[in-house]
Amino acid sequence: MTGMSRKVAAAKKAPKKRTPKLRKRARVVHEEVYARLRRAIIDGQLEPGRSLSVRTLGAQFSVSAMPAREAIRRLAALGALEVTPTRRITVSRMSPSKIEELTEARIPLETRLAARAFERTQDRPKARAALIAKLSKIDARLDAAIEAGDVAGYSKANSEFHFALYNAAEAPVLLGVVEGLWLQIGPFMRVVVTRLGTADLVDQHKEAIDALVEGDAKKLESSIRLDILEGMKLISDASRER
Amino acid sequence: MTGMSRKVAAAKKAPKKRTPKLRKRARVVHEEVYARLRRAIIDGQLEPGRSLSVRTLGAQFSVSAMPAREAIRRLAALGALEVTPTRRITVSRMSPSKIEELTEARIPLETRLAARAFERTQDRPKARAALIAKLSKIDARLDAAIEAGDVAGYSKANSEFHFALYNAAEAPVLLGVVEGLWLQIGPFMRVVVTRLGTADLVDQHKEAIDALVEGDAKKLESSIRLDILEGMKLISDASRER
DNA sequence: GCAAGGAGAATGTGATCACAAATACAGGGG
DNA sequence: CCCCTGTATTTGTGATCACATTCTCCTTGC
Repeated sequence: MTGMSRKVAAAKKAPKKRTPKLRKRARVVHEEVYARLRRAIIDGQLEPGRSLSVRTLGAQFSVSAMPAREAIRRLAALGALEVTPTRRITVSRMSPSKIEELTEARIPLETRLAARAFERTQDRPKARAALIAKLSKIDARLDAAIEAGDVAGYSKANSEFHFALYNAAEAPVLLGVVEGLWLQIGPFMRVVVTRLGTADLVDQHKEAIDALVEGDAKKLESSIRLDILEGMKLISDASRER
Repeated sequence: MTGMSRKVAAAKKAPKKRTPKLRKRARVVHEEVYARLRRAIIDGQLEPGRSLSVRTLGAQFSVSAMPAREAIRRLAALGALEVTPTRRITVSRMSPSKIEELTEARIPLETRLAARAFERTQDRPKARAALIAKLSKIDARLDAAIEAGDVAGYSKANSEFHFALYNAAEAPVLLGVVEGLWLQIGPFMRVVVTRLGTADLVDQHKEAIDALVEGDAKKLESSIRLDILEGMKLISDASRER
């Protein structure tokens, strides 16, 4: 990223076109930083325990420490980042009990989101078909990543698959809670996949797609449940044998 | 609050007693602001839709805008505060769909916390007794608040009851998620109770205490489930008949 | 060799300023 | 009475500085 400075942009001194219809929303720097950092965490690009600093993070985005502070504060509030007793900021570490709790939270919440996505598209064949198409497309990328041993690609496609499904649930509150859970899990998926490679990964998503095609709500829920259980078990095993 | 300024405190120029054992953790101003604002929201002291500003909030705590910014950012990340498209900050408003989603999230999460609290104290009679005693004490305050028509006292005792139980679950991750949900609900409990008064409130907590005394895990879970359902129904009714 | 200590760098935090955008409010025209 | 308009105020945001604390290393003493 090169130069997000407001002053520089303002210095162009354009005739100030109003474009009152086109203005979606002025992009705010600290949201940009937040979005990128968040994506990096969910995709597992930051290893657990790594330390961050507001100045360093800001420098990476060519901005001052302020936007970095706000982004870090938000992620810390969501449990993705941890503040040590001495106020240093690190990517959260995992523990067996945390794995257990996250699993207990994910199962009811994510199966519910899956069920809602099912219900929402039940009497709308076009929406259902569009969802299936989108999921299939992502699943293809997921297979390709497993085949190629592409760790980063796998993590990314995996999260995209789940959230493509959950987005169809049209439940922003539930979605927000689940995103918070994924923010806490992200760094460990990376550790797991990096350690095990993609060879041993089983693709649980085909059954979910089948369930949508067949119109089988129970099958959809159980496939999601199984996917969560297996994924969390991988994390548990990987952190146990450390 | 009078004067949390660091400079003022530092200007005293005390001989800097180390007290290396006693130093728990230096209280940080923005955490103090966060804790108070959060408490105010959970207890329902802020009505939905009310707008906040960093400068005003800071002034209320006799600090600069910075700690207020950070506290607001944290609460906004948790969904307790809302950022309008024009970046103004307000206490989140409720909607029927939000009520539905929050109920769907609360039921599995909070019954799970209750079940864990039960399990954790199952083979520890002293801990079980201590929990029962604490809950009974809070419940007495809750009854008194209902009797006296004390709206604020009711809200406070109600949240204290639930979290006293959930704290016994020793599940910090689940607890954090549930606290996030309560932060989104708080402002509406206040609206409900203010509108209906405390007369119509039914105390569902006695059955939960009984279940703990009797060692009946199923009864405990179902009493919590019922309490959530009734509470959320109140919110739903109150916001419908607006 | 290794623990203790101290100098220097790095870090979180709070305060303050500048700026653009949004809001509130006044007055005037229909 | 309502709507518009221009002005003044408020507000979020980003940058920068100061300060105390913490961290990092490297030296020193035993």
